[in-house]
Amino acid sequence: MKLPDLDSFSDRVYWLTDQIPEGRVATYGQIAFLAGTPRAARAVGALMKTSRSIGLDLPWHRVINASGGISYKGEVERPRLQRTLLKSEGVLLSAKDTCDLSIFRWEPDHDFWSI
DNA sequence: GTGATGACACAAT
DNA sequence: AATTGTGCCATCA
Repeated sequence: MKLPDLDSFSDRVYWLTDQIPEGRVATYGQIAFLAGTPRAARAVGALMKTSRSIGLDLPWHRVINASGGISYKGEVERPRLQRTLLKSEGVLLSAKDTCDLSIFRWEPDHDFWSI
């Protein structure tokens, strides 16, 4: 599939997140890059949070940090749920809640970039 | 418009 | 290996 020409950054981030297949993951920076603003990884994290509070049905748990791990930042409930969801779909997590990106990272199809 | 805020990323200790 | 510092940028108040 191809990246739609969505008007806003947030819409592109949400759309992209929805493309991540079950059992695969993407990093905040990766989504930001694909959404057109390579250095907006931080904003992506904020949007993941927002998407949940709004009630959007997205595989938010498949978005993790650059070291292949779950970001905590003081939270407890969400990280635990994220761990459960990822494991339930086959993503192997270490004791430190990190996975091997070389194995589980999602890479968009070739025609993803085509017009 | 302006400034504060992060589920970040990476470099430098 | 584990912290700390610095840059970053879409949102939101």
